[in-house]
Amino acid sequence: MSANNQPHPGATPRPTLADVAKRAGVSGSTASIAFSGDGSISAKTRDRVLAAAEELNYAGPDPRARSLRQGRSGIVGVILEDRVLHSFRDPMMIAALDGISQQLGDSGGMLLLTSNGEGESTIQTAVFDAAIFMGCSPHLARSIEIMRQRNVPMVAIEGQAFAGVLSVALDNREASVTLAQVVHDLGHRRVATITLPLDSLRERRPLTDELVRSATTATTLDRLEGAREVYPALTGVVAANSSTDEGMAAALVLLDAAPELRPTAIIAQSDLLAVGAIRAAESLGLRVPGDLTVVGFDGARIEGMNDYDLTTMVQPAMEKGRAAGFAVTELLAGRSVGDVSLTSVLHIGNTSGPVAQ
Amino acid sequence: MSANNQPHPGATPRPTLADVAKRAGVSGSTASIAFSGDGSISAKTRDRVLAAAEELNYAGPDPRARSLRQGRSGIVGVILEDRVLHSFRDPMMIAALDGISQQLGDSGGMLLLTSNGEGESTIQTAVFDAAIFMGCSPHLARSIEIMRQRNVPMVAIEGQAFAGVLSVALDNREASVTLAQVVHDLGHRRVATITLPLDSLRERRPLTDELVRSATTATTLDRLEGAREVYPALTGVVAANSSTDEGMAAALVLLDAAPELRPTAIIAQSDLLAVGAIRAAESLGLRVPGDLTVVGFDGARIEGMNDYDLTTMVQPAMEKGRAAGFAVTELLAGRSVGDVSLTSVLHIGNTSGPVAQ
DNA sequence: CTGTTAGCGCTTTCAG
DNA sequence: CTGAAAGCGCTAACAG
Repeated sequence: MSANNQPHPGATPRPTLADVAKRAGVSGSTASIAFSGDGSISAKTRDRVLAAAEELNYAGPDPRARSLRQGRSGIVGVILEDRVLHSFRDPMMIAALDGISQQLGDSGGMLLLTSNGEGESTIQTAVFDAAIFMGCSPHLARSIEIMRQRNVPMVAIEGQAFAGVLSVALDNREASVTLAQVVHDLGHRRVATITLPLDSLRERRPLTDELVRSATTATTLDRLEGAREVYPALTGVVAANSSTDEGMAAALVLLDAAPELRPTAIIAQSDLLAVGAIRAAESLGLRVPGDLTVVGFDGARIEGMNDYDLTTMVQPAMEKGRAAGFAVTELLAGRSVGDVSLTSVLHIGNTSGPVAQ
Repeated sequence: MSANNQPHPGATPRPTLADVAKRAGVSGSTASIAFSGDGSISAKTRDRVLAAAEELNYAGPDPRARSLRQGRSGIVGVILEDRVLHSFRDPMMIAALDGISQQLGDSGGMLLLTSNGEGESTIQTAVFDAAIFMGCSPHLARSIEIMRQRNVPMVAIEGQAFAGVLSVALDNREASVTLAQVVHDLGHRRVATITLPLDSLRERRPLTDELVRSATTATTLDRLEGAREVYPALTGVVAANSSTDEGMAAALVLLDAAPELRPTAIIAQSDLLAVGAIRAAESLGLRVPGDLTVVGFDGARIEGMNDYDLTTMVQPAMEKGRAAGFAVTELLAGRSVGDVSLTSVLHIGNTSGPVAQ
């Protein structure tokens, strides 16, 4: 017999449904129905069962046993590729998580799992019925393979396309073309970009072709490719993360040049980075948009922008989460769902203007 | 026999460990050891088992079955009293969540559960081994009772004291006394406060004794009581949530008075609220701290404060999470842990100054 | 409306 | 080092 089947050592043995049934003088199945409510039962019998439960201090059916028996746990795994803190500092990520949680409602919880992309991860041993990847990279191929074998429905938000993983995508490429075109139409020709990280290394570096070739983050690449459709030779700096501090540091590098060589516009891949770039410009005595045009991406409403209204592409971040949550629910119900593609909207603010003569 | 024990309808039947064992020509227990690694097994046998698994496309032991058998799932439930979005917008909450996740490491995931405080919640049916409450109110009494019956270790971060729930507390009261004393020492006598919500209603209202009596949020009360130790008659506005928008709206109400009646200082219960109050002052043409002293609470580093450096109590937010994560780990290991009490540190910035003559 | 029966898939003694 | 047996606690047929 098992010596210790308690959640932690030192616990006293808990009564089981069978104990309750015995005490109430009914069968196990009847007792089960008294708790679950599906199946018919007379009010009197149910009350008797519940009373017996009360007397024994029975806490209700054990979720673990129930989940084995039913084959479902009600848990949706949400796989983040980064430390929780970084993910949580990204407003788009938060909005998406909220969207997921709205859609799942009270019918289940979100199990947050992080993946460092290395070795055996909890992803392979954790209890959940479906998975949502947020910005997943090729590192996860092994985990995805395992979930596929387990028939766990998977949805990826803005990730690499994987076979068998439903995709909730954003028009990163097209939106970036639109935005770059706006900059181009304003006459800017010396333009630089600040991109999101290209891989899991997370350090600030000049943007090189080599880095691009070894990149693992789809969103970054898509946005870059879009901008390069308008500015084929576009170069700049890869940020270590999406924050104003990084944006500022990166922009300081880009703006450290003689006026006639300095970029007249910066295309930042996120609004946080863009705000940092504006700060950098201010600190150098440059005016936005007079001396420097700055555009972002996301449509995050950032505190403390004062009179700046960022020119950016507004992405439906919460909608991404809702779509993923909905898809997962449908897949779990055995219904089929198609890939989702979401569209960003151009917002012209006051941080972009014609190139100075 | 059970008709459908798949995570979702339409799934094909998965091989089980027993199938793998049979194919490898070993017993179930041996196959189990091949995967779990505990127990001794010859390399040759293990390879044979793994090969058989490969051939059958076996994904590894089913987490649900394993969790029933072992009595543990590796999941820690994190119970938020609010919508995920609201929780995630609170920088202190995010820091605490990150602290938890750091401490848990890869050994398990965080299952985020929200409670509206009503009826049967997922909390009672979800699979997890231990629970961490973040800012829990009396609403959760029933769920707590059930977890107690299940012998689920519980830790509350800044919540009401519940029997059997380990407490990770902050010195909200004492810290508030300190801060109020600073304001008092600067000579301020007409002082108002902007508090965090007092209950789950979440609407902006004047602070009344009646509201205080029916309050359910411990943190808010503690901070208020601390301030009232210095300003016994302190009154003001209850914010609907902790955000700069709310802080601004609340402050506009407080500052809408003739100069000789208007408060000369505002004690905000969070930094976000304080920043909002500063914005309100600016919008009314009042200078901070010349015309109005504003103090906050938290030590959140808020973007866009420009030259303001908020006078506040800096709380160890990430540490709260780490302490809770550590406690939970210890409790699950059967070791005993005591309550934790954390201390905030006064930070004098430039938003507080002597009362105008 | 209630009881009987048969496992869910796994791990863990305990013998060999 | 390996195998046999015994459940973890519950729920879903199915029969009465």
